[in-house]
Amino acid sequence: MTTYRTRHGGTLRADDIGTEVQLAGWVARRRDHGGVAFIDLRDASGIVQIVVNPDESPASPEVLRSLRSEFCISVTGLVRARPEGTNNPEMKTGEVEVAVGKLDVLSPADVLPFQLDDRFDADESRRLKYRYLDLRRDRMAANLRARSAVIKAMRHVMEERGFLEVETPTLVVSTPEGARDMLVPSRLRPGQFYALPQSPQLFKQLLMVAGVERYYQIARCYRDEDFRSDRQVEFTQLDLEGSFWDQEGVLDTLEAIAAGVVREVRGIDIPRPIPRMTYNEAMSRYGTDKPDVRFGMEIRQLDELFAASEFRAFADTLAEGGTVRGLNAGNAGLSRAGFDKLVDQAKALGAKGLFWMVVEEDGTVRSPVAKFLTPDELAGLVAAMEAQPGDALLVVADEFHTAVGVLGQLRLDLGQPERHDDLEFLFIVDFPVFERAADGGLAPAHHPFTAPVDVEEMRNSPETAVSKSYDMVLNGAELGSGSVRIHDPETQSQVFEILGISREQAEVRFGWFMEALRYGTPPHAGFAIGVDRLVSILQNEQNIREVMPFPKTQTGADPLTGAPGRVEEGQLAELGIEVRADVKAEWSSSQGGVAPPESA
RNA sequence: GGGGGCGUGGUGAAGUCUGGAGUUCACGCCGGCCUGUCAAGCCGGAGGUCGCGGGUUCAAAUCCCGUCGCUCCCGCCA
Repeated sequence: MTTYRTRHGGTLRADDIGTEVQLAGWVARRRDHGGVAFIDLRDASGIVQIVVNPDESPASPEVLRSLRSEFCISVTGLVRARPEGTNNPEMKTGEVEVAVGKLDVLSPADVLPFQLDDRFDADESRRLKYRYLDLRRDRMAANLRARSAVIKAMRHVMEERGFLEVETPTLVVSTPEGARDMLVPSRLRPGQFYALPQSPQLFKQLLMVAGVERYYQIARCYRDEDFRSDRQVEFTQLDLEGSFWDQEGVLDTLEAIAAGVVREVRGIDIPRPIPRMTYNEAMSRYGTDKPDVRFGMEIRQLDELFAASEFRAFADTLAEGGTVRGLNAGNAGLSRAGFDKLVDQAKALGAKGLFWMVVEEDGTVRSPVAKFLTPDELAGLVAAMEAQPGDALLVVADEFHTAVGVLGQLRLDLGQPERHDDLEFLFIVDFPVFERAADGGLAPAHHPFTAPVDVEEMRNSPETAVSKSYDMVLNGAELGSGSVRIHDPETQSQVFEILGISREQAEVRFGWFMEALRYGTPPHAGFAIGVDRLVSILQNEQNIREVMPFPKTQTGADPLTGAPGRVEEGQLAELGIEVRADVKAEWSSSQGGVAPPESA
């Protein structure tokens, strides 16, 4: 057996002085003084300085001179204290160095396509094309380690609480609900398709029927929708489900997970219990169901203040059942043009308009609409908004969801901290069962297997009925959601009915699942946490690609491997699939993926 | 499907608004000097058809049109 090393260089400390060690790693930096030369040797544990001194080292000057960035080398030498005054307190290994006796090049490296330097980023598609180099950078290596630490902490809590890790299939049946499915053609059944799972939802519920009682899985999920900085087609969730517990049981477990993960990655304890807020309260105070509570700037309700107002914009809105809401943007230092921009933005977000006011030093209010409001109304507004001189007030009169939604967005634009080490976990509870879809019909707020708090309420007033569902929010990002599930077939049928899915349709799509519910299904509930989002927030990364080892670009491509690519005609024929002529025509003019090599 | 931003030696940027010689800065690369540096330093050098195509112009990195790629956002994400 070949021994490449006896120690990891990054772990060497003053205690190790006097030991002979063998190290292996990469040349992170070389400082050649003509005589003595220093090499920063990097391995997975960190960096240690090695010294090549011609007076004491048999290492060949030719070998030394040939060394370039990122050569993979092995060295043998003595750990010793650095000479007086040359310690480097910036480095964990800064008190020691390794005096090289023997130095071997295990593997040379070409000149790099970009510099592995955390001070600035290369173009991202270049980084992705050479991801194996990008991942050598401290920042990326730290992200990989953090990701591993997060999953380790999750597993620890799950195992401690008696959860059983079960793998569910990744080739499943397509259900035309929710997001687009990623499809996989079947060779044995030409013309038919598997789907990659959007989540293990129905399988984990079947595991409850199967008597597993406590299930978890680090599950890869797929949703074929457009990319965002926090969304990839392929992503990872901690998926969990349990029987004979309720919302409290789930939230208690989630809190333990959050605490365990933060402890493992950040080394700190989060405040417990994690605060809770109802969906309605979140919408009213922050205009979103995933509020960032690291800062205030809450939305205020001004209906009573303007109940008798003669200002048409307010009076008409209130008469139509709308609402007047205000936001104190603080001393934003906005110019007239700046306010005009906010007005345009509010309109783009769907509001009929946006009224702005600035509180002057003497307490009076400067605003294009000040003349339409009475002195009492203006004074009341300043009081209600707790405004100080210099503060900018933004007011929207509109239908509830529009009013709070627009102000909620402006709140984020004007107040959101850019980088912030604080971690503000929050549970949002009491989501509605349904919400209005774009087409005017009702859609499940979570998914159609979520239990309503009250079946009668759901039937009588589906628009306002509350469900037993909950989200976990961290710093304004939705980390995941879950619910108590429906465990009796009758309630499940009623939900489908309200959603406009007939018994026949439900039977075709979910009959296999509905049937399972008829065999003594225990009450059960669960959750799924987005691992990528959690890690990116913990690591202060703005984009989940930074915490995924091999992510795709926004157009779904992998610059490294060339995926997605075309396949040979023969492969398609076996699958009973043909690429349309108009699509083939596009191949010559643009992307069209990587073509397969010509087969003989 | 829609809106915004970006594309300049190997890398990152400035130059583009207001057209006038491929100009500049930092890093890297190559060569030389240098025995205590740690983003080593000093000296010298090479390297770019300004993403691609078309147009306007005496003249285009710069203005116009198209196209490709990357990115952020809206839609979408049960």
